[in-house]
Amino acid sequence: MKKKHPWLVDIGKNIRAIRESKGLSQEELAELVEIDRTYIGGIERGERNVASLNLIRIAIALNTEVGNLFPRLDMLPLISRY
Amino acid sequence: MKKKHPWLVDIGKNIRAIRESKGLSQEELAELVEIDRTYIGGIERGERNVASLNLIRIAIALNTEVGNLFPRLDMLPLISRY
DNA sequence: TTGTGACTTTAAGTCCGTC
DNA sequence: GGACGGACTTAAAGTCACA
Repeated sequence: MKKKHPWLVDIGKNIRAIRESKGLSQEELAELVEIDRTYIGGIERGERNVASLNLIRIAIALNTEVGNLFPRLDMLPLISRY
Repeated sequence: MKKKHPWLVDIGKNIRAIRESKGLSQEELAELVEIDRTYIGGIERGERNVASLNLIRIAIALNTEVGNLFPRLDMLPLISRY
């Protein structure tokens, strides 16, 4: 099991929640976004530090604003800086 | 001059606009975020495909939601998929 | 104060598989 | 349907000298 940054875990939870709300499997999302299915899994588990372009593509596939994939500023533990 | 993806250019513009609205130089932002000045420059010029953690750190430094750094879904030319 | 090219190191992202 | 691992290729992270 890989190391997980709390912020990435948040992002992963958000993506998973939205994906499931759309009734999509990881594999189906992977196909929409044209990203490897194991990578989608890794993102949702908070193990991957996804780059902007892929985040945007995921947001498009999920038909949601990119901002919805991120935790709100108030929710971030500012003490744990990176 | 490096190749620039339109979406990254949008992100760069947003970051630059917010940074300047705060009266910060690239160097000052770089120090806040603890990222190299030239890397910040590259992001603002749309030459870097920044990953989530750095985006969040930049958003924190600029005291703005991460979503504000991204273009809105409606603004994305959906035809040019990646 | 910022842009840019060249560069090394690290991690993103793919593809195979098993449980 | 999803978690997870290994091995791999590509791209991002990160730094520097100089314009």
